[in-house]
Order: sequence, then C-alpha cells, then structure tokens
Amino acid sequence: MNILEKISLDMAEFSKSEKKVAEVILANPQVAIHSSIAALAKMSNVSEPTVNRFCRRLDTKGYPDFKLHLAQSLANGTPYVNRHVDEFDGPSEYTNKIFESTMAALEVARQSVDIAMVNRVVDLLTQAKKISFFGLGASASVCHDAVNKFFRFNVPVVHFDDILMQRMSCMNSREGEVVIFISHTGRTKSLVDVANIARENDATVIGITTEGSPLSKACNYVLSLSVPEDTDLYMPMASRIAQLTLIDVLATGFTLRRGNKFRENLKRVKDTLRNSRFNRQENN
Amino acid sequence: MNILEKISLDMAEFSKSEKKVAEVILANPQVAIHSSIAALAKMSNVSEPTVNRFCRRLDTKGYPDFKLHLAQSLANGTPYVNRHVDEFDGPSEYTNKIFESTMAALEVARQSVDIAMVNRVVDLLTQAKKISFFGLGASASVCHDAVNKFFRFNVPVVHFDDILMQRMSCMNSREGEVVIFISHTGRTKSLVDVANIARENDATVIGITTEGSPLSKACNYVLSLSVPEDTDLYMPMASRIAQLTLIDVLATGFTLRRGNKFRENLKRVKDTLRNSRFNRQENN
DNA sequence: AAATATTTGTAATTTTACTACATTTGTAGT
DNA sequence: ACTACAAATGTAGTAAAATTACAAATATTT
Repeated sequence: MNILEKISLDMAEFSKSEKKVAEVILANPQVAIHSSIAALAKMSNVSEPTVNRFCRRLDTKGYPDFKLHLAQSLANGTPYVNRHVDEFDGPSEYTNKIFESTMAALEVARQSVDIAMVNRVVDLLTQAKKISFFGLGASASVCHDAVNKFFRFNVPVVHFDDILMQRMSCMNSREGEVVIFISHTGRTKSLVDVANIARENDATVIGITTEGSPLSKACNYVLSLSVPEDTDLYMPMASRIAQLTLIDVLATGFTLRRGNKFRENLKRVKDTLRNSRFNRQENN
Repeated sequence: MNILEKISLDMAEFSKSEKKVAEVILANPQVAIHSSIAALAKMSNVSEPTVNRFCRRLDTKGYPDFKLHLAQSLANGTPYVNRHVDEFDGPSEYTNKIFESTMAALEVARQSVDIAMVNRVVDLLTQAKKISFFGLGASASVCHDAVNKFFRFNVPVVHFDDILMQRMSCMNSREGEVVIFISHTGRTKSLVDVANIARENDATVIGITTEGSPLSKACNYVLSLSVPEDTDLYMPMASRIAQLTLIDVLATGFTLRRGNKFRENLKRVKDTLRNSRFNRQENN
C-alpha cells in the first residue's frame, strides 16, 4: 500500500511528536526523501530517535527503508492524499490541498467501482425507452450534468429538481424505463420514497450511492462509490466529483456500445453548437 | 527517466568493474535496493568506491541517492496520463481510462491555477453584496453546484439557466455585486453579451474560462484553467471537473476568510439537513 | 619497454542511523 | 493534591554506512 496514504490514514495513532513528523513529510515528501534523519528531525522540531520510531511504526525497517518506501510512493504517480484544510492555510496551501484531495478521492473511487455493474448498467441504459435522473441538493447538479450528456445521445432523458415532479414522473413510469437516483449518503427520505414509487411501477431503478444505504435497498441495481468525504468544511466535495466521473464512464460506455456511426452523430451535435460561438483564430 | 533503462543503455560506457556492478543490479534490482554499498560491492566482486563511482556515473549524488532512483523505477508506477478511449475498449478499460484521464486533467489544472488570482477572487467574493453564477450547457450544472455551495454561506447568490433572465439580472446589477461567468471555451456569444452587460452596469465581472478567449476580455478578473480536454467523444468532461474543483477552492477560501465562528454556522446548516434523512446506525 | 593515463582498491574520515538510557510529561488512584 | 506508574521524548554514546584521499595495479600510447 502507498505509504503516503498510510501516513494520513494512521494519523490518529501517532503521538504528538510523530504527528509533527508526519505533517512535515506530507507537506513536502520530495524534500523528505532527500533529507537525512537529522535534517528531517530538525525540520519537524523533534529528536532523531523520534523520527526513527515514526518509521518503525509504519512497519519499515528504519529510516533508510522508510525513504525507499516513500520514494516508491512518489514514483507511483499518486502523491495525492486526502489532506485536510486547516484554518491557517493560505491560498496556495488550500488550493493544492483541495486539488490533491480530489485526485486522491478519485483514485479511491476508481478502485471501488464494480466494473461488472458498470457494464450491466450501460446495457440497461442502451436499451432504455426513457432515462430519468433524480437527485437533491448537491446531487441535483450531478443529475443536471448527466442530462446534458445523455441528451446528446438523442435518447429521451428527463430530470426534475422538484420533488413533486419527481414523484409524478415516477408514478407514470413503466417497464423498460430506467430511473437513476443519485445521492452520496443514500439517506434522504424523500428520494427513497420516490425510488420506491418508481420501483412499484416497474421501472428499472438504479442507484449511484453508498452501499447498504436505505436508497440502495430501494434499487434494482446499485453502483456504489466509496469516497473518503472531507467533512471538515461540511460540504459535499469529493463525492460529487466521483459521481460526475462515474456519469462520464456510463456515457462513454453508452457511446461505445452504440458504435462508430453513433459517434458521427455526436460530432454533429457538437458542430451545431458551433454557430452559437465566436470562431477561433486557430483552426479546430 | 527510468534508471534501470538508463543502466542498460549506458552499459557501453561502463568500465569492466562497473559492468559487473550493473549486471548484479539488473539481475536482481529488488535485492540491490535493500543492500548496503558494502554488500553490493561484495556481490559484484568489486570495492565499495567502485560502486560509488558507478552511481555517480549515472548522475546521482551517491549510493543512497541511487537507491532512491532505483526504488522509484521499480515502483513501476504508471503516472496518470490522458489515455484516450478507443472503440475496442471493454468496461474495465474505459472505466480506468476515464478516471485516470480525469485525474491527469486535475493535475494539469492544479498547476495552471493562478494562486494570487484565487486569493483576489476570494477577497471579492467575501465583500460582494450579491453573487451570481452564469453558464450555459455543461457549465450550467457547474453554476448550479456553485449556488448550492455558496447558498450555505448565507450570502445572496443567484443563478439562472435562462438567457433572458441572465440578461435582466445583469441589467440590474450594480457596484459591489459580483458576477461569475463559467465557460470552458469562453466563446459562447450570448454569454459574452451578458458579461458585457454586467460590466457596463458596474458589476465586478469574473470569468472562469480559457485565457485570451472573448469571454475573458469581457471580464475584470479571469481565473483561467488550462485543461487537456478529451475531444474524442465530443463531450465536455475533464474541463467541467476542473471547474467544479476550482469552485470548491473558492468556497473553501471563502469559509477560511470568514473565520471559525462562521464555520460553526456551516455545521448548523448541515445539521438542519439531518432531519430530512434516515438516521445512521452508527453515531455520527 | 618506458611513460602516461586510467581504473581499481585500501584505509582513513566523515556522515548517518541506531541503541541504551535518562528525563520529561502525562495519567490514574489514593 | 500528591504519589506511583506508564508513556513519550530527548541525550549521548555506539555502530554502521558512505565517501574521500591516496596508493597500487592495470591498460594504453609512443
């Protein structure tokens, strides 16, 4: 396992001084691998043995061995870890932390995606007579985006923010229609209600939500995403990005299934938009 | 560059003893990274300084530095790159490619962000009497999301999909109000028109768009994002994710600027949502 | 074959990491 | 509030590792 992730994961188990070391390393791992134990100890304001103990706590043989692991983590292409923003961060720190946390979350999400389920859902979507996307709050904008994508496919696709419209829409659903519900927690009551209505009316109900949630139980198929949500700032951030990316995956799967001729069609849709735009100087 | 490749490439330039060292390393690099210079010298039947010289010939600082490079080569990580989906990809391939391309795009975006401008925009937002978000098509859902975030801050924030409503809203804007326009290309005519109206009415106009685009010229401030857009499938994907992440950055900067007491407030907003949810079994 | 250049090794030096032990800090019980 | 114990951190000494300077050996050139 990536040792950088492990450090941020084990953060709770570290002692006060060990945390100092961890923070210095996470803040700038590139510097850490090129420092001696003495230099790192000084940077962290701790003694050398503390650094050594820190390394051993991470199941390495000692400091040199730790550096080796660290170097491998950095080479791995993912120096991205869920780094929490704190109140003393300047613009440079919080900007980088948020981008990196988002990338880290995407990596975790990628590994948690059930590929077989993606394939099945793409199957269902290509055969659907109608596709609906429902979500509330932050997930509503994900639905909005999904509609924007699937609309280009010339498929009947709908979305309502309004909970009553959602209910009515599901009430009228029938076999062969697919309804996708998006919710990170999967515990929004009214959305679960709507999902149940859709299911009672024989629609194929798909959830993009957390495994085992109330919403997931109301669905025929669940595409679960595990994302380490950053709760520090009380806002959904990474979960939403992961959902959007998953929508991109579904849309891509959809176009691939439809074949080459279909992609010509997509190009036409895009060309249509061209007239609403200023031309570029460069040809493209 | 991968140092293992470099070793086999430079083989011709090595002296007799250095070749011995190179062969031992190539034969079993995993062992090499866990050996001391003395052990490796013994394995290669050469003296310690010879190993040291061998390392320097490969443009490393010395033996420990060489081991670091070697470890990174062995980590064999495929850094995230923009991998294009092709028509023969199965679900596993396209899923991973899309996640990886998205991560790669975020990395590029992160490096292209103008931190000073982020700081200035956060400044403007905290002082704004009203904040508006306008975008069309795929960018509309980004606006939707931005509103969802900033609304929690108890700031007057508005968003319209409707181009006429956007015009009217900007017509009535005044000094001290901030209008943010989101568009990847920055070449959507009607949006540029609206931006000009906003500017004529003394609003502070901010663009999240490509540098040098028509839209960027209509703005007082531009937050440019360079994203390698995947044009294969004729859909905006990565650009949108980058925009959303940038919105997250702005929202985070906003909350940090407002201080601790303000974050208590955010927690209250979140707690309010709790009543609309099914409770979790675990306490949280 | 002698002279020079290049490579390689030996031994001393310096740097680095580790261990044992002492001190401090924190915690629980009287 | 104090004592006793446990956990944590640091100090100083020791061991190990890497590097340097220099000497010996091996090629190379004339």
